[in-house]
Amino acid sequence: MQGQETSIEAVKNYLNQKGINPSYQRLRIFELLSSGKNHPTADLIYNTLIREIPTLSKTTVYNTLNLFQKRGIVTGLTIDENEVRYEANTKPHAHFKCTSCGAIIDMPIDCPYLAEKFVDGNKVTERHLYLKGICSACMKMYGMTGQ
Amino acid sequence: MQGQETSIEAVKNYLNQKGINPSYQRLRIFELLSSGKNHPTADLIYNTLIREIPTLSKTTVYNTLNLFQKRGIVTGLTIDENEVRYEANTKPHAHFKCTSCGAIIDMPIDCPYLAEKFVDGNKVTERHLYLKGICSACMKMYGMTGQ
DNA sequence: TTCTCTGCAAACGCTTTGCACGGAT
DNA sequence: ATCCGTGCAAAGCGTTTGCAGAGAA
Repeated sequence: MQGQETSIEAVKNYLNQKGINPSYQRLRIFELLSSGKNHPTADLIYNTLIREIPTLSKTTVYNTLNLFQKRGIVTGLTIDENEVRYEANTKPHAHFKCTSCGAIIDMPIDCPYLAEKFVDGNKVTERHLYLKGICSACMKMYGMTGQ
Repeated sequence: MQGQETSIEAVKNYLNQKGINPSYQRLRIFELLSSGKNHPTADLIYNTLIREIPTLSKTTVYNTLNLFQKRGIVTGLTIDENEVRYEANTKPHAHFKCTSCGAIIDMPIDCPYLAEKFVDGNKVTERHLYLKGICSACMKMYGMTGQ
C-alpha cells in the first residue's frame, strides 16, 4: 500500500507542478495513463475506473484528457482512424500496432533523419511515427520466424 | 481537352484493372485524389464535386472511399484527430502538416531505419510518419529563417 | 460567498446503415 | 429479369456543450 500512496503523492506533485488541480478523478486518470503501457482509449479509461469510482462520468474523462493535452502532459494518438488513444508524455518513441492481436507497443526511434529540425526547408516541431505489422508474440504463436 | 480525356481513360483502365467498376462518380473521385496533392477530406471531396455532379451524395463519397481503401488504391490519413484525409497510393512518403496554414505537404522519407522489415522482433508491414511544424512558406511570411 | 470540478442530459458532427429507385447487361 | 451503383433518410457512435449541483477555499 505504501508503494501506491507514494505513487499517488508523486502524481499529485506532478499535476500541481503543471498547474493542474489534482482532484481525485484527475489523479486516477493520470495514474492510469502513466503506469500502464496500454495506451487506453477514453472509453477504456472510463470502463476501467468506473469499477472503483462508480460516480465517474465520461464527461469527466473527456474533460480531464483535454485538460491534460492542453497542459502538454498527455498525447492523443490516432494510429487507427476512429479511435483516439492516450499516453502520458515521456521520451519520443514510435508506436507499433499488431494487426493480429491489436496490441500497441512502444518502440525506440533509431533514426537521425527523425531528429532533423528542418526538412525541405520546413521547420519540424512534432514527429509521429506509427508502424503496423505482426508482433513477435503473434509470430511465435503462428510459428513464424522473427528476423 | 485531349489531355483530360486521356487522363479519364487512364483512370478508367486503372480502376478496371483493380476490379472496380469505373462508374462516373468513382472516376471523378479517384481522379480528384490522384491529380491534386491536397489530401482532401471526404467533405472536401463532396463539396468540390457537387458543383459538377449536382446529384452526388455524401453516401456515395463514403462508399467509394471505403471501396478504394478495401482495394488498396487509396489510403486514409489521420494526421489530426477527428479528420480523415485521403490520398491515392504512390510511393512511400511522410506527411508534414503546417500548424500555421494547415497545408499538408508530402515529404521524402530518407531513413534506412524505416525500411527495416523487423524492429525489435516485430514484423513491420506499414509505416506512417507524420511531421508537424511551420512550412517554409509560412516561415518566409513571418520573416523567419529556414535552415 | 465564490470559484472550480463533476456529471447528467442533450446536442453535435462525421460516418454508416437500410432501403428503394434507376441504369446497365 | 437481375445485378449493381446511387442517394435519400435515419440510425449510430464518439465527443462536446449546457447547465445545475456538490465541494473546496
